[in-house]
Amino acid sequence: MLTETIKVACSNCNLRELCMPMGFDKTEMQRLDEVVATRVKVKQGNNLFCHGDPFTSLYAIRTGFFKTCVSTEDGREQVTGFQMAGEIVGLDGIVNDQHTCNAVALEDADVCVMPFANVEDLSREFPVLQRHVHKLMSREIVRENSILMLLGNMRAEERLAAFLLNLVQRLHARGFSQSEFILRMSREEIGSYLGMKLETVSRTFSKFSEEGIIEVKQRYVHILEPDTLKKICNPTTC
Amino acid sequence: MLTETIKVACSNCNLRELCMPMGFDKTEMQRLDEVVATRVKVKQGNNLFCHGDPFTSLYAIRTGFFKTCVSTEDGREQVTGFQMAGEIVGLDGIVNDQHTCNAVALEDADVCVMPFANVEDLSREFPVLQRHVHKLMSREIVRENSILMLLGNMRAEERLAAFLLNLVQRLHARGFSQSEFILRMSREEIGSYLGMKLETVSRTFSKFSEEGIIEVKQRYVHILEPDTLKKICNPTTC
DNA sequence: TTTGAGTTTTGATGTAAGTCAAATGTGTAA
DNA sequence: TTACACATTTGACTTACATCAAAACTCAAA
Repeated sequence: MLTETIKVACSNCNLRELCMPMGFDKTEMQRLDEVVATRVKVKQGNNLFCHGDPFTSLYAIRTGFFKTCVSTEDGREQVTGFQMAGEIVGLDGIVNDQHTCNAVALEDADVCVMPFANVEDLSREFPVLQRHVHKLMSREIVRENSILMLLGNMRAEERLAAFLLNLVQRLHARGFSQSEFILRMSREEIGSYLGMKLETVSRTFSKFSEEGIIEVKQRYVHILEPDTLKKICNPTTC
Repeated sequence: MLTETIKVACSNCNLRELCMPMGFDKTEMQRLDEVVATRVKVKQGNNLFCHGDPFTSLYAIRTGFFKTCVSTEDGREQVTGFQMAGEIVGLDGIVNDQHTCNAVALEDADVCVMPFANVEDLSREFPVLQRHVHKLMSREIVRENSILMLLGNMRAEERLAAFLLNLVQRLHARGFSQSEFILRMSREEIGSYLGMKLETVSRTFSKFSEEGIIEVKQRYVHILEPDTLKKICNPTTC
């Protein structure tokens, strides 16, 4: 994990509106630049942090793609999320001053390190930042609620449809296509996230493909009928 | 939902150490009493808040027992948590200024209403409170991570064993027996939380009972062999 | 104390997804 | 280019849990 000096301040960063609260003037924005202490590069396959590491900072992803996962003593792994540019990881560490999950780079990544002490200090000074941090954490709680619904109540096809729609929606918000993308994770990682085996993920992809809903070739995915995917998620609504 | 004037301030409340940060002197503690605006009583079966309600406050449970649940458009319900005295509900509402789940009283309850504006104002003034709020939210994220593991990777027996151990541990922390208790929720609600059907919950209870691990009679549960339950959760560790 | 609605238990049967296994495809290092 | 490790797909078979159904239990209202 390489540390480098800051080249791009938050105030100049094109991901600003994803990571940071809006509505500051120029001088306030420059104060907020202090929240980021350093930037680090994480190579594909390496950990940004691991279960048990002391918690010091939150991390804003500038480029790259991560998974977070927890595991049991007997080695079973559960992917708890996939994070992309503009998203924040590390919130799990606050409660016990150590991380309870691993954050693994699924492609070479570039991450802004925000020492949590800085976050808290600046939050007291800027109510808008304080509110922003609270929303960030609340968003994660709500996201996990919806994954609980997925795992507790939905069938394999519904899970995968919801997953694909969520992914493409987030990519689209970052300026990418709303129909085509390259998966950054394996079938096994998707399966872990969605509570199903990799074979079932693969079969469900094939089924969607046979039905003409999507086109899949390994990790390339093209969504041909987004509305059909939405119907699969919400059987009655549509 | 009846509102009443405050009778017990946080500074005098015996749940203080569950809800509130510690280490304040008397005058600081009295300032912190301001965080609670009112108290409300919620009758069994009634909602403290519902999906879609505008978010104004967090709620600290003084007495009683709640479930929180989300639901799909086609009526499937997922219980996302059970909350007891000293625990906080409402964090889901922060991100979009409205609640995304229902909080339902499973027995008559008494709740402290903490307008979120008060929480934020006092957090800026008292770093210890600020840190406390952050930990609260982080704890919820970590809790949900462990439920994801439960739903994604564990079998019915493991889920129920983990559930019972968690429940008894929290009750014990509140001064109740570490072996006997009365369930406040139905088999169906347990099943919804654990991603299984009520019949499977009932069968698993019966199995544990036949094996002499627990004694069950309807909602009464007596844990006879806590270590066996722990083994069921962590197949290799024990 | 009877009635009836709701909850829990238990049994018989069905099925979605898991498991095991083999074939195919892909990327990389020699 | 070949060789090898790894990811993905597909098929055949198994299983844990769901579903359907009925009986037993609990509690509150009449």
